[in-house]
Amino acid sequence: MTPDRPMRADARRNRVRILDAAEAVFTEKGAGASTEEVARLAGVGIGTVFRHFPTKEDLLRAIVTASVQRLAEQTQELLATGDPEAAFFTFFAGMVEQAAAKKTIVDLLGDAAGLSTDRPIHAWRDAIEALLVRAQREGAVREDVGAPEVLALLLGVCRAAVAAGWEPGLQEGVLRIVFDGLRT
Amino acid sequence: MTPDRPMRADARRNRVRILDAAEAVFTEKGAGASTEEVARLAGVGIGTVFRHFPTKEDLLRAIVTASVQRLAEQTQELLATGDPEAAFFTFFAGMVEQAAAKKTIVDLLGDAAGLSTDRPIHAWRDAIEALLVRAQREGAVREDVGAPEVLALLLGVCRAAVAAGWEPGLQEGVLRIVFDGLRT
Amino acid sequence: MTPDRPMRADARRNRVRILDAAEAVFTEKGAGASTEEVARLAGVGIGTVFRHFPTKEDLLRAIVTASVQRLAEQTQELLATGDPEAAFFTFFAGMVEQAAAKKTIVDLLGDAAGLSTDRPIHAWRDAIEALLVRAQREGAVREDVGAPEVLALLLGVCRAAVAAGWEPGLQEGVLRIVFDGLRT
Amino acid sequence: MTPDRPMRADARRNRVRILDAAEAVFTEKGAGASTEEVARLAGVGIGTVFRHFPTKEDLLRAIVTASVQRLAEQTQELLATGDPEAAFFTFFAGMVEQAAAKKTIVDLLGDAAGLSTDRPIHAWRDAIEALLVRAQREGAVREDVGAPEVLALLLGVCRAAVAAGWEPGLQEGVLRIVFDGLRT
DNA sequence: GATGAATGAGGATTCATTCAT
DNA sequence: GATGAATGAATCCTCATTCAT
Repeated sequence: MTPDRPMRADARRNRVRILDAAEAVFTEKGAGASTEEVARLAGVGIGTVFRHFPTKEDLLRAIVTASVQRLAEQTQELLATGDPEAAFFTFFAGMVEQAAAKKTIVDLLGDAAGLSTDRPIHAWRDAIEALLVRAQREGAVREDVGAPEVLALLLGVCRAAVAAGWEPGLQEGVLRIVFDGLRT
Repeated sequence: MTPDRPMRADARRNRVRILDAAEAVFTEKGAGASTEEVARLAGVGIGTVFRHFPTKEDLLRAIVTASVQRLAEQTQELLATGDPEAAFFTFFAGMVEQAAAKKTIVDLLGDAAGLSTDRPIHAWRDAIEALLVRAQREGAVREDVGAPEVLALLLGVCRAAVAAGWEPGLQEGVLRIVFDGLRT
Repeated sequence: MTPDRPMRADARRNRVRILDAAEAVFTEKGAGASTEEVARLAGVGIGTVFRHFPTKEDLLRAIVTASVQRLAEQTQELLATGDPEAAFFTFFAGMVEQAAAKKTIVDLLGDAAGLSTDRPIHAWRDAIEALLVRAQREGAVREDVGAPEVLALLLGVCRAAVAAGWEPGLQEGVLRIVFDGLRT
Repeated sequence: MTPDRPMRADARRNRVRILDAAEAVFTEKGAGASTEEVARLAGVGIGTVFRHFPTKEDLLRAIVTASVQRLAEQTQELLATGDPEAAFFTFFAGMVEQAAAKKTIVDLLGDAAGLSTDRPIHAWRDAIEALLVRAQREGAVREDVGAPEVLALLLGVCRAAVAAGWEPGLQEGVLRIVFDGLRT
């Protein structure tokens, strides 16, 4: 038995290609899209997809995890920024901005974000919390708000943005309300 | 030639049973649940379901429409209420309260609400707008907010509530923020 | 038990309407068309159709029989004609002419004509035979040809005409060949 | 990316088995027979049938194409024969001979032959035309006949043969007539 | 490890036929 | 007799998953 040999180079390459393809396919056609189509776009056999992700659900989870990882990184970068207030609100608006393009991710994220103890989700929530606390210390956000509220509000607005294909101006209007509610 | 006779008693009974079953099934298992299961729960043959709703999509649309109709009625009742401010915010909170139980409805609603020109959706939007205007006249809601913003916010928060199975207290926290944002 | 009471007036009227509708529907859409559509076109309930024709197959048989009856009558009329040669070849060409419009009938006829001992089929075959014999006596058709050959040839050419949607001139060309083959 | 590798051995084997089964089933029970029965007879899963022929119509088309291909080959072989007259009439009689066994093929052929620009149909028509021209040059077939007339006549007689389950001697009688019509 | 052929359960939909109204 | 609602077997087709090559 060869325990945990590091993945072969081509295998690692395939894994990435599959993940990219899956994100593209599921993002465009929803979670109902077929695994076969992912394989086709990735340029691998269907068998290879299932070797890497034994279940469709695993694959779905994996792209969410990857997405969250990127989100966590972006969010952490904002922490290095000088202006805590701008950082916090920019983060929120930026997320909503991206949301429209990523229906499926947002949907799945909603399912996962509440409970999941996955590593990347945690990292992301921590980053959000840090952003929030910093802004609160500055007096830019009211004190009686916690990370869960922010996350809930964020996902809510993202989902709404995703669903409706908002007419111009609507997004700004909604954010104005939410931001005023968040301010002191 | 048979002139538009009113629907036979048993047919009307079945129609209702199917609608009820469909709401139960799709609400619990999502829109992907099988039509056959709806038939089983309704206690009718699969053919009967398709006689009443020639397409699964028709069935889905029908339960959304029915839901919206109920919502519109509830909302209109609030218009008869004395206190415009309470009416508006009660409405909003009440919707979110109910949302958690109705995942699928909220999802489908999101798809429909933006564009649809269906009668019941319209009625509902009108009622919401009336509620809003009344509250604004009272000075309870800021002037630069329109029905679209309210609807978007409402659906967003509902969807978030639906997805996460919110821990206790979270819902209140989120609503406090949104409501403060909406106030003058 | 009331044996064979004559059919009620409305029942007889319905029977005819159903038969007409069935011919129209099956002729246009093929034998695969649904019985329900026949009922709709006839302006009666589906139950009424099945009361008159307990099986779809019965209905199909009935319209074939009716068609053949009309054919037999037409053919017999030609027998009253003065010119035996013209009568025979006119009959043949006329059948082929009509064929294109009646795909389904021709198809079903083909299945039935060979074996069936149904009354109307018999009548029709007898008329054809009479037409043939008369033409032979005149010396217009060769002697070594019998009714079965004529019928087979007739149905064959009809079916070919039905299937192909013949380009202009083709029908004449084919008939010229067949007729020359039939002549002395 | 997988470059057009030749079909795997087992896949090719199955494809043939499916085609054979389909020809058997559809020939016996008509085009309305179920795809599932084809799968059963072929000894493969229903999924395999649909993998090879994504649509029932594709499967039907495939067996027609295969049939026509065989016909084209047979017809071309006759072209290598010494005696043009015998070749032409043998071809015609042979086709009719085979027809009886292949109801469905002949039916579908009729639908296709007129218009289709499929490769194999074309090849077949060319071969027929060559046969015809050769026989005409010889003086064995009248000059005012073209390939379309021959094809129409051929399919017509085949269809008639198919439908009726001809009694002995009838086929010869019909062919005698047609052949005399075709001769100079 | 990679491949893609095979599998078969599952799902939407149709339609002949029955039977309560 | 007429009606049309109910029925459910049958059909086509999809897709996650397995496994021989």
